[in-house]
Amino acid sequence: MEDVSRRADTPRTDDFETGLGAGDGLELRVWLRLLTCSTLIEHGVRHGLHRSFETTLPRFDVLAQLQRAGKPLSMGELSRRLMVTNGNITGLVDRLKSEGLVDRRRSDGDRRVQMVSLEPAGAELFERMAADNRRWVTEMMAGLSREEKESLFALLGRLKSAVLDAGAEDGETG
Amino acid sequence: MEDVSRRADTPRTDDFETGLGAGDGLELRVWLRLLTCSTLIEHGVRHGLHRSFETTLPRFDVLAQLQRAGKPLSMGELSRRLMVTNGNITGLVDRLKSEGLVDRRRSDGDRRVQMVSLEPAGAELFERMAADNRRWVTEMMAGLSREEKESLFALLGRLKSAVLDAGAEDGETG
DNA sequence: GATCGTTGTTTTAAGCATAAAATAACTTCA
DNA sequence: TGAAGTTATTTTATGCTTAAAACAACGATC
Repeated sequence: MEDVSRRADTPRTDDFETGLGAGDGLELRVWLRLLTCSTLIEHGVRHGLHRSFETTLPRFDVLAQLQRAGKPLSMGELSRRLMVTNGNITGLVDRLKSEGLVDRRRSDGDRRVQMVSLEPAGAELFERMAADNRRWVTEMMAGLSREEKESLFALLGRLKSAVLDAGAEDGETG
Repeated sequence: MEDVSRRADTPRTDDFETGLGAGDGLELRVWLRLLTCSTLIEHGVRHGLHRSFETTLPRFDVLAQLQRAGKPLSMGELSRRLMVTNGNITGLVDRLKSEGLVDRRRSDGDRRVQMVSLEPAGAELFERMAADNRRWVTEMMAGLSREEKESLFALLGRLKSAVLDAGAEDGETG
């Protein structure tokens, strides 16, 4: 009854390098492969969160940010850290608050600001989710050697810097 | 008037490695950095598609798959290639059809199947979008050397295989 | 040639996400 | 002090996404 192979709606994760052929630009090929990897891992994590905790990745991400910060964060700070638009955070925090996992209150100093903090129930739930999450991700990367993972980590750091630098040029002329 | 720095809703893209500290597992750190890179590039592409073509990334992806395939694809085939659920494709193709970019018709052989094909307008639009897309991605990766990009491409290939292998074990016991 | 299991697609309900406009509170500065 | 500009958040409209259930057509087997 829980047989995954029978669920017609689960997207198949075959070896499609979607969108273009071998003659295309190296950058595009890197990007598509990066996206494929990201999507595959994200599916794994989302699946696990759904099955084991009846929750979603965005909710988990909010709790993770609050736990990592170790202090209350404003709505805007959450939106920056999660790299999603502002309006998005409103609904997300609404739902988490209604589940008793976070609290939200106006800042004393600046009455525009809403500070979001982890409730004990949220912190406890997060610890359990984080442990499973780590296990899932570790299993998905089990086929890579330590050296490969370290190289990948370093190269992704380079890529991140490159993209941020490129964006700084034309975008934020500040 | 088009000043990006003034638009309050654009998510900031600062250097957050969201979610955990240096003492954490290497796999988790790889995953978070991978997700950051993927999100950053995706934002760039989505922004460009929105500004230059008033369209979205999922629509672009559908056209890309059809163009690459060089032949009509069924709804299910599209959902597998885009790695999204089946129901998703229905609305996406609805919208593309209403814009005159694709056509959809029942397969002759199997009356359950809907075949989606590129209309001339869709093919023409796609060519223009693809050219810009390549330029954006290339610019975002301009800070990386050819060797770095090639290494990254190779390591991402290894990662993809690893994740697919790991998924094949517990998931599809077929 | 009816029934059973399978496969392809759509529908449903809920949630996530964006961009843009609207609110509201803050700051500055004349 | 009060008008102008900035910043933080919410609202609005629309679109994307999922999981699960529903529907419809196929294939095989008896």
